[in-house]
Amino acid sequence: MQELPKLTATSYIVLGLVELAGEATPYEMKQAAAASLGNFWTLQHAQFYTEPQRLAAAELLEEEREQGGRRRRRYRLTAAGRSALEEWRGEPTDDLGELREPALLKLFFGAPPAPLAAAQLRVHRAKLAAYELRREQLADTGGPAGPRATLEAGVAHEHEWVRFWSERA
Amino acid sequence: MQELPKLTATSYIVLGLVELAGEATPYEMKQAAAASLGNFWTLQHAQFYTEPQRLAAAELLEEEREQGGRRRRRYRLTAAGRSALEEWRGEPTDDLGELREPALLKLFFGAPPAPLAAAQLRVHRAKLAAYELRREQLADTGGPAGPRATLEAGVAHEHEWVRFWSERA
DNA sequence: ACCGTCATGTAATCGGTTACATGATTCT
DNA sequence: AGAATCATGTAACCGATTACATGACGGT
Repeated sequence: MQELPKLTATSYIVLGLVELAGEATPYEMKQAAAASLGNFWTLQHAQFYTEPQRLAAAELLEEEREQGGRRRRRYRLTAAGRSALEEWRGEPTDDLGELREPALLKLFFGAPPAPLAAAQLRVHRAKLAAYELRREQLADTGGPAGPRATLEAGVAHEHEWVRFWSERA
Repeated sequence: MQELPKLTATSYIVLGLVELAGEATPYEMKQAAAASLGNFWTLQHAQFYTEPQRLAAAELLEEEREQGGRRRRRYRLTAAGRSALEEWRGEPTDDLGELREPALLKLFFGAPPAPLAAAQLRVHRAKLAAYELRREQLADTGGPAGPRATLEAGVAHEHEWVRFWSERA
């Protein structure tokens, strides 16, 4: 096995997406991510090109390059890649994320609440609506449990934001 | 006025902290941040050394260096710095943050929910307790409104996490 | 055949993280 | 006086964002 250059969240996102798809090009990863993962954790599109290369160098992915045409790079999990992913997934974490809301930062430093609240209510209401629509579409049983659970988290927190900013409007 | 090298959230945090304190050394900024800002947006300590230098180069802060002893650098807002901060603060944002919870990422990719929930419940309950303690201390009227409001947001979202993970334990 | 948009990729820059290093202070 | 911890700072590395650039395809 090769050197393991510390795996980041980005690494596991790529590994996870490749596992879901069986095999994927960077562009396909980007498309897949946009759907549901993108609701709570987004990556720059360039990272779907650079990160798989790092993972391939570490032999967690294998890369196959198309001959002719676009010469796309297509990635697949190696055995080492699969077990790295499984190990990560099996190990619970007590890491806490951070809120890191730009609007909250402004509020903290004394921005007038009302105009902020107006802007934030607009976008959070829109996002909440989109989530709820999506939840209906999944109709409570569609698809794997993971994405459905994260969608629930998204709905709950958006509700919370709407409540929070409503009180300040 | 100098070139403005695009200001980031980090920049405004530094500017905001300096404004609150009147003047501050990097170390003092770090201390001040830990208190309440740190609950939803943390910086690496080295950034309190590098970021002020960038801001000083852009003439948004002025730097004064102690003679003798530790030769601390002490920063103060310039007029340009103050107005940059005020402009940022006055402009509402419709940016949305992301959840970016590591635990949510694992859940998304199919981690078994129960052990994750156990670990997350522990830490989120602890954080919630700390927030509520702090809220009592502030006793509803202490200090400026901004930090109090963000504390409310923190409490609400921690409640939400506790609920979320409780359902999966 | 042309134009616009989607698809695909690389290169340069820059902010952030990690690692290192030394000076003060306090405690025993 | 020595050890431990807190305070203070710099340097190197690396991941992430931004900018740039071109290829393919669908429609008119």
